[in-house]
Amino acid sequence: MERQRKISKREAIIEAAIGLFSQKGYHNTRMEEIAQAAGAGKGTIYEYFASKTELFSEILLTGWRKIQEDIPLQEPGVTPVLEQLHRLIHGHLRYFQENRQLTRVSFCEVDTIDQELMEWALKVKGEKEKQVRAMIETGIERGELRTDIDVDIVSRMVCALIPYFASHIVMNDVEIDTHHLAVQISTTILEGIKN
Amino acid sequence: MERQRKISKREAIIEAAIGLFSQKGYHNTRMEEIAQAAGAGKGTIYEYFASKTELFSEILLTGWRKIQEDIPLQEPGVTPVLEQLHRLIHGHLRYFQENRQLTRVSFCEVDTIDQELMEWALKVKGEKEKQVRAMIETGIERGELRTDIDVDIVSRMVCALIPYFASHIVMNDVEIDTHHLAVQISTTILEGIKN
Amino acid sequence: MERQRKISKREAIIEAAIGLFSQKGYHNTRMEEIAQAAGAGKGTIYEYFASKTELFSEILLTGWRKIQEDIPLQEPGVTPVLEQLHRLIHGHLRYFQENRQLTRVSFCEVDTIDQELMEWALKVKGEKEKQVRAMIETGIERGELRTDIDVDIVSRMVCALIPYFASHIVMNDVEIDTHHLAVQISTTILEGIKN
Amino acid sequence: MERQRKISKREAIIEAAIGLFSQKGYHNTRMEEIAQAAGAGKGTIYEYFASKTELFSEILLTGWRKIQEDIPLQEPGVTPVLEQLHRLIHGHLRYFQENRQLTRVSFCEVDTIDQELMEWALKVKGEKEKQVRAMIETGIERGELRTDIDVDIVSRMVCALIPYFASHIVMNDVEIDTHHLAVQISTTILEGIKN
DNA sequence: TATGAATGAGCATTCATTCAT
DNA sequence: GATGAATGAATGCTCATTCAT
Repeated sequence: MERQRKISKREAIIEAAIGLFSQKGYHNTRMEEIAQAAGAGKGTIYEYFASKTELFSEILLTGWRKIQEDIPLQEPGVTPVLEQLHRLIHGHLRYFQENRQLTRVSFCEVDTIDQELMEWALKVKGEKEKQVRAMIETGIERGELRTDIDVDIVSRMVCALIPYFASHIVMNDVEIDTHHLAVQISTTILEGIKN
Repeated sequence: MERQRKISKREAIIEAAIGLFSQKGYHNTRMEEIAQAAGAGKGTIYEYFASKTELFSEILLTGWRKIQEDIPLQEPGVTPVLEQLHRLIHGHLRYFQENRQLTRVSFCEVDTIDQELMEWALKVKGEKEKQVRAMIETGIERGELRTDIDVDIVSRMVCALIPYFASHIVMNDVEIDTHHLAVQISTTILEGIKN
Repeated sequence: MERQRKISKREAIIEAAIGLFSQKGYHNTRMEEIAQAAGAGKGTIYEYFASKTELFSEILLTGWRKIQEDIPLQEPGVTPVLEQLHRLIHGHLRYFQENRQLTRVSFCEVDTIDQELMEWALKVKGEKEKQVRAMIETGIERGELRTDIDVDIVSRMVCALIPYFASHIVMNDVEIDTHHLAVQISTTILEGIKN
Repeated sequence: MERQRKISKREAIIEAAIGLFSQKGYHNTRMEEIAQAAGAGKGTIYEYFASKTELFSEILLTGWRKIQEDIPLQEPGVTPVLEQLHRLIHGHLRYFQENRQLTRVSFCEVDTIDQELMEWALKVKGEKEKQVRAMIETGIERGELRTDIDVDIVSRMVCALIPYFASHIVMNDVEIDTHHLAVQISTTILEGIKN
């Protein structure tokens, strides 16, 4: 067997699950379908995952970890806020565009599968917001941003835009210039649109 | 029997369904529970709704119609864009806050219940975006907004913010000053945050 | 209201029930359909019939009574057996052809609706057989028929032919010359087919 | 475990279904009862049969196939018609008597379960009639039978007698000498009953 | 007498999960 | 580890029947 072909059963199952969950949703995907798509037996899934819910959670967690790895935090000391904001937005959009299926899975249903999962999702969202808030606050401290803005609201605004545009990309299955989009968004927030 | 107490069975079922769907999600709510909560028999639901899916659709459609009625379009001729933007955002946020459960139902799961429903939701979203874009374009024509902005992206930005903050309100079950929030959001977009 | 138009509700229900039972079978016909077809309310049926089963029984009983009335017994003294046999067969076939729907209802499902009904049907069948047996026996006594025949089996043979051809008529919805058919059948039994 | 005892789950389900359908009829038999009687879980039935209807169809088809195998066609060249007729009738009666339950299932309800099934039953009946007609025609050609008989009607008469007597056997649950009965029937048809 | 809104027992079917091989 | 036959709890939906009007 060649290197590339050698995928662990576990990997295969996760891949299959992402594909099917993304396409048909959690509740419309049967464990048997996942097993088939993964070229495994139905029982094999349970060798690696305790339940359907856990398989789903595992996928979300993995996805989230990959985001953390792929989008490195800026060293806040040097980079100007505009640049930081741009990188944050661009990093996320690119990641989501490159992981369409996983993104689709993550954006839907998280709330309805499991109470625990929902709380976890809220926590993740909260952390992102904290990260952005820190960025904004630094900007204010360094005099790059106005002092009269509502930090809380502005941070959330930034956080609102990323999933919305990401959702647009993956749901309508379009391919866009994420760099350009990120520039437009960050500039607009910074500069406003008033004449 | 008093006037107010006299609720049609159909109303009662819808109310019960909204409450349960909102609390436990579509898939975790059994028809029997809805019937019980509505003080009706299981079969009675099927007197009014052909299926669980249709009951869900009916709820979403009703909610959407109410939004259309509650948030009147501005007469674009007179009102300045800042004011229009504020009214749009405020109207939605207030509606969502006042219809928490319905909102919660509408924001989750729409995508996973039914293909048809999903397409309908995308259409509704598209219409909202069109409405906002028209508003922005008018602002540019009237010289209230800069001419170098990307109308498409800016409109979407506005559309992104409303559900995000609405979602925050209903998911965390907090009570906020929607007027203040709307002012902050619209001002920020208009003015930017750059010093 | 004209005479002919004035049909009692009860009649209307029975007519509707015969039509639907005949077309779709007992189990596939809903009480509501019958009510609609009869131009009555669902509850009205229960004014006249205690249950679906009883409505069905009533129909069968009525049909059976009509057969008894329509096909008068022969005065055994005079008529030759060939003639008697012919009249019996012809009478039944004509009746069944003229009451296609009722016949269709009677021939199917009687067995599966109700234990009681099934036993009743067996009794009716037994009576017919007895009647035919008496006819055959008279024929033997009068020297019209051979003495070495098995009266029991021959009677049953006659009884077998009537419903089979009747069933053919109503199931395939064809119109046939019942007189000719009856002649053929009775002659064949009498004469045999051997060269 | 002994050989004989080792019955596949599928066999067990079919056996159980035949027994129950035969006893209580299709509509009065619940899938759960079949499962219990087969010593299987409710879901197991669906491993082998897509639906209740299909389980029923499968049973009928199997029964029909077994008849075809058990009652070999005569080589028309040699055997005299009387013998052929006798063998045909006897073969069927014996088969039906030996498969009482299956016969009971086959004779009732076929018409009311399913449109498709009903058409199939009509087709099967038609084929039998064709087979008998060929037999009669051969008899005429060979000079064994009279030339003035109505082939069509005579064939149908033969076909009418088999299920009638079979039905008598299985419905009243009696044990008879099928050989004797077949002799009587075929002789009667051949010879007639006239003195 | 006539009605039809309301009911709930009853049932076919699904699918996550188990476990013997 | 890997498998898939077997399972049965869970649930959407039907429809005969009731009863207040």
